[in-house]
Amino acid sequence: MVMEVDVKITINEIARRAGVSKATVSRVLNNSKPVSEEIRSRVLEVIEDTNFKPNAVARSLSLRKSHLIGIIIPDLSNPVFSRIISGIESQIRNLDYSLLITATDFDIDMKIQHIHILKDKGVDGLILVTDHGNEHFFQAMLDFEKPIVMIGSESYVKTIPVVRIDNYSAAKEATEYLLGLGHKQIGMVRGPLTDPQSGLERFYGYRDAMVAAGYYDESLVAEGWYSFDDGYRAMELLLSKKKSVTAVFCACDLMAIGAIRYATEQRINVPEALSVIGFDDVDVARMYSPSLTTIKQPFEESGELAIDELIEMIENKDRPIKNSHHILKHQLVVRESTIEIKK
Amino acid sequence: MVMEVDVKITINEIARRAGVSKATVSRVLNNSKPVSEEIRSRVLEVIEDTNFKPNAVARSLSLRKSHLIGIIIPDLSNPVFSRIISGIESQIRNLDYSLLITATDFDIDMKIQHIHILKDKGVDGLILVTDHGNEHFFQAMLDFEKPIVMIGSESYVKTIPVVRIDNYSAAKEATEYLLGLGHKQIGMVRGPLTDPQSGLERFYGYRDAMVAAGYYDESLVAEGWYSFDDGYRAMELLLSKKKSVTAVFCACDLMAIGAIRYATEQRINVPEALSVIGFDDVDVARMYSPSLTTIKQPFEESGELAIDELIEMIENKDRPIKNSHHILKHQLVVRESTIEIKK
DNA sequence: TTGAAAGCGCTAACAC
DNA sequence: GTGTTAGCGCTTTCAA
Repeated sequence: MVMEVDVKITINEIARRAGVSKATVSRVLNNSKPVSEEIRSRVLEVIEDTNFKPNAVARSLSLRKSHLIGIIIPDLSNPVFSRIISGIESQIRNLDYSLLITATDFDIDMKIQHIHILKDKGVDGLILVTDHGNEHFFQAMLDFEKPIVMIGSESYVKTIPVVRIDNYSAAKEATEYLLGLGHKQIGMVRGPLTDPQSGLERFYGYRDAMVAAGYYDESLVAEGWYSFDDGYRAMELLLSKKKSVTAVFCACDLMAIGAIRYATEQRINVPEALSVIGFDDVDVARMYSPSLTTIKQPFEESGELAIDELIEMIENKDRPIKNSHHILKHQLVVRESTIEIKK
Repeated sequence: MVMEVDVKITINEIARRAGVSKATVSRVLNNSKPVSEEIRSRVLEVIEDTNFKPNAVARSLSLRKSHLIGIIIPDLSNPVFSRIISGIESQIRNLDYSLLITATDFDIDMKIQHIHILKDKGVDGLILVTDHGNEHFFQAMLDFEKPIVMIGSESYVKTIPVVRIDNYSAAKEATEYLLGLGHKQIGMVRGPLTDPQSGLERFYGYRDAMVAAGYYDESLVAEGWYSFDDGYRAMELLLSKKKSVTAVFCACDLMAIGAIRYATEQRINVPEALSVIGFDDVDVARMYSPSLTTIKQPFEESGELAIDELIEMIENKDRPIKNSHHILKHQLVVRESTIEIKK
């Protein structure tokens, strides 16, 4: 162990100690060009001794590539989103990229601002997990000028790949399942219709199934935000409008649990007197009493797929744009909260 | 709107268009030195026109400061952790720093590896959310050479600030609350004792309260990982050892819910026949039926505090090290899952 | 006040 | 195969 005092270890220092040029060091570092075995091992030895790690910032500047991926997400503490991130993160570990994550609290101006910030930070690509956008938002996406992938929602920019599920079919399926159990008075607790996927599409799926069965009735529908409290309130409203509902389809699991809570407090037992079906299959769905019948979304998988797609775009810039639109499979998971209607 | 085709906008280009040197542009950008009003406004105008944003990577290289903060966390999709991150994120938005987040799946080698990776990426500081470490882990922390703050757990490196709650007192308080309700046969579903805070300290708090009351008995204790399933299994074990328990303190809310689930399946009603108290106060605690009495942890607040501390360390390097150890306040939240013992 | 120039640590084109 | 050198885009002495 030689005493080497405090010289900052850079590629220059390695070059000096190994008695070669820094270009050569760079070559062995990146395997970018052939280097004679003798020199290579000499350089590697010095690198080993000094525990040298190339400075990623300098490398970024030189390559104009940061190996950073930006993620913009509405809310980090919501499992629906954190599980997507978790999927992205676990997938990216092997790929030598890192994640720059920002949250927007569903504020559209914040989204726009974050796109700019992340661009300035030099991220190589962006994953947007978002509900809806406006003109400025799409302009910001255009201005970003590097690869973007969206999760969960459409983009009006047609060249941007999207990863999502078929919310319409999933909602229809959920409703049809309830119809199949003999329910006719099936209510829905829907999300805001300004939200194209989780709000609108899920409602349309429900509505069309109900219309087809001949049971659709506007007073069977209540609306709220995707939360326990709003599910509770919506159920209250629903029951005040239609005392006779025997089943409810909710736009997300938290709403479903809120709905169950309200019903239970009114001595309406789930599932005996009321069947409830949720959407998402977050952890609570399985843990709740009664456990929740729901539509399972592949959150982690969508994160993984999105990051794969994004890295592909980043590393093969020349590759023709595939305009890929990935529709992932959802799945109806039947548990305790739904039951055949009593005659 | 002049047609300016595709010249890359850099500080050089701004300088050229404004007819000044890039040093001057840099000065107006950073307010680092006086610039005559006339030139300043001329430069600002060009910047405005071109929508120029300085390249953060180049700036990092020059300043040897990345304005990036690394976060290492066990699991992104666990609300206990994602809420901490959420607190960090919301606090950092105003501060012109960005977050580089990595997850470790509770794997200690992964933690060490990520410390290195984040160091290479040039982050200015690190927040570690972790349970326990080993020698190599602490060595990696030392090698990091830049500010670190830990959340939730002690560090054996005494100069590293810690933000956490007093798990011992909180657990004791929870147990004493049950004692106060008249319970004597109080079980505990604890976490692994290898985990110093959530495992060991919470158990000690429980044990000491029970010993002081004269009711401690080893067969009242079962152990598991912090999950619904393990809570379920631990409750099963506990009841098989001690059929007479009337209350259980669990090391986290998920375990508590698992325990309730098992009890309910055995026709042991909560809270009538069994009082259950959790720990954390994650969202489920409030939403569950029965809603869960629990110890509320200030997750968001601990994230905010940690990031404030870290930024302070980063920006005032000279400042003497305060060896700050922040113990945040927990709070017992009484809900439906606990009740006075029936005589 | 302002500008010229060196330097942050690395990559890559070019020459040998 | 290897070295020389010119950047990458910015900040900051140092002179003027």
